[in-house]
Amino acid sequence: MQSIAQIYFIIFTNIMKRKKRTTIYDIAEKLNITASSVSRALNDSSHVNETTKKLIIKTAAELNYKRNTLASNLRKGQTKTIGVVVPRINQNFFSNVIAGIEETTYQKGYNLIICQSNESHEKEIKCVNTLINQHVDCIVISISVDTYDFKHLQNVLDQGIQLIQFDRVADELETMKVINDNEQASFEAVCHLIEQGYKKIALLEGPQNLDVFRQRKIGYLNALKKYDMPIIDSFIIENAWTKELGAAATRKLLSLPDLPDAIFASTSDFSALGVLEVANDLSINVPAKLGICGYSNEAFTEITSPSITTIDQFSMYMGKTIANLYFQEMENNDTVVIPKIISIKPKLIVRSSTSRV
Amino acid sequence: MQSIAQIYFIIFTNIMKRKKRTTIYDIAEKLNITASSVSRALNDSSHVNETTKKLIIKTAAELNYKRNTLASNLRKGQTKTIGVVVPRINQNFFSNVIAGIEETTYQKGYNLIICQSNESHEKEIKCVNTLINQHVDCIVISISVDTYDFKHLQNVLDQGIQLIQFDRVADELETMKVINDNEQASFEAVCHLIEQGYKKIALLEGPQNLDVFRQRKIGYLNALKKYDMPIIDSFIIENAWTKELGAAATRKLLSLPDLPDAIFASTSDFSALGVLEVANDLSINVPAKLGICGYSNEAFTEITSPSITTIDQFSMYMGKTIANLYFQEMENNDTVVIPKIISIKPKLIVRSSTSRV
DNA sequence: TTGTATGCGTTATCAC
DNA sequence: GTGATAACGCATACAA
Repeated sequence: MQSIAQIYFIIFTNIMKRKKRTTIYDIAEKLNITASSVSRALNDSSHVNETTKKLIIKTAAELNYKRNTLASNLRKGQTKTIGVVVPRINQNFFSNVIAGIEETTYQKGYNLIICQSNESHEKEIKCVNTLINQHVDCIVISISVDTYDFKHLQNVLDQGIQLIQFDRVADELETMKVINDNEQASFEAVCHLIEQGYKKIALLEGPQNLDVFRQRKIGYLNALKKYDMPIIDSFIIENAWTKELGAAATRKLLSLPDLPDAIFASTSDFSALGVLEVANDLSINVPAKLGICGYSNEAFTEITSPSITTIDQFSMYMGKTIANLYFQEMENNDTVVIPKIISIKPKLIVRSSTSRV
Repeated sequence: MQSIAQIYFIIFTNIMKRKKRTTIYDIAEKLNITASSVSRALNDSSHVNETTKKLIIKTAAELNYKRNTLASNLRKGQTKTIGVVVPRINQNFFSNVIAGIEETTYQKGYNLIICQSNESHEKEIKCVNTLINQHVDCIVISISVDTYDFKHLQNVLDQGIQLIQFDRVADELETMKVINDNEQASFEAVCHLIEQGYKKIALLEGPQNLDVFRQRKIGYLNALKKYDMPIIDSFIIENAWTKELGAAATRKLLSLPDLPDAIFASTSDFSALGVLEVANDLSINVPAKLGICGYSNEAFTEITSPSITTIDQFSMYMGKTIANLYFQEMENNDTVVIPKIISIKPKLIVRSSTSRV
């Protein structure tokens, strides 16, 4: 990388000492009162004289006092912190979900600790353990493609920490879940293709160990069934979930003796983009000769030529829903917890790549 | 939103009790030793019998012990946590920088607390204060467009917390900085346009209170100067930093008596996209009649028609650089700190939208 | 309304 | 090598 990004250093000096922070004791000492009073005042307790309260707050500001959340949390046994584990922070869908979570939790004074599993089971376990150690009040997770057992998640529950799964979830775990109705969305997408007159619809499917991709396949199959269309095995391509794999799959499909006239890239819009690029390369008219439908409503689907039909997952909204689910759960907080599943119905966005009629 | 995303609930019940977590005392009690020995063993101290150490670690696992990081950090006065404040988590550039930071810090066993300022000065202050309260070891920040004073950042330094600014930085603060050489990149972009034969180059500029945008403007002006080209005021459009504003600016420019033949959207690729869409709408040939150059190398710039010339900022790499800067700083950790500035040179990526020759 | 005393869970510093 | 003890900074039950 050094060679790509040229780096140069400008060095100047500055003296900085590790200051000892002011504590409530410092404030107490200065005002000749006890730390408990200071603590009470700073927590806006009603059991403290209004005048001294104001004085305390004033002095705290003067001394540049900052509460030590560590100590406070340790004492209270609650951190007001939510841990989030996603496969990749910088994937549009996930960063939007995070933004949604952040927006809601921020208003309630909660913090977020964010980890990425990099689609690795091992790292996911480490992330989860770190969050447990950090005493987060809740862990929000979308499991990695590589995750095949869920001991680490069971562990979260065992520790008495709230657990919310979203998007990619482990069905067998009885936790709160916020998911997309992938099956229905997929079903509608394929129905749309059929209604546009496409007769031979291929499917690019994702890793089938993830339920989201299994559901999308089911939706596809159901749609074919509804319209009495045959299931052609050679039209179903496995693990085509990147742009490159989508492109490769497309070349394969277009070299079949019996060509498909539409491709549903159920894995992602990136995959759909791969399809489109191959089609454009081969001068295959989209949507006339080939219909293309993606998944996720990535920003770019709107601006390709032709624009790509896709499915919006309301990612931001999903994040807000997750946060609200947690807070709602907290409100009726007994020793008994009632897990809930919220399914958000994605929306088919019809664009040029499938508009023949 | 409720009407957009259809929601339904599936409810089932489950009993979950707030478990008391096992502590080192529980382990000590079980093994008839003291907590100090347990602590030592768990921290892999050499001053503990190898046999009992193994036994302790084994029982810890059996009892499903998880270290309470809060207590540990409180005692140690160090959290191994880095706070990150960005204007928007779900903006490509920032989420990539975060991913880069995460990758490096993770390897060192550090955690990240991520906040977004939503481009608001007020929220930025709150974020920074929260991070101070959390006793993070370092704060990494890219300031919001709305931030006009830097007391909150000075405060960070006053608390003895490391501060690293990146991308959008407050120059006057003597902190570590990781920045892009915006001026140079901008200069090269405009030189490229000129070398492609464009004679009348307009500039879409960003909010001038942010140094990044000021520098990009300077680069633009320097390039014109180098080639003895006149500076035409009406060719410089303020605050055109979204797709919509870029489009509006373009319509304005294209209605001038004297038209520009190239537009440098120095603010962002989104702005450049706005330009392109207007050009396409008006059937203006790009690059023949109008050259377009954006900034940031967003993924979509590659797939528009024509593809958009832009500038890559090495965002991931920037994140890694930030993290490394911190660790390097920590290594020669005296009471004296030597702030450093690292400038990463962005790279011009020439694509179809400016390739006339 | 205020002060006293204690504990949250861990680690560091002493002794032994 | 191990144990006792204090301390990190704060919040709260209880006493006054």
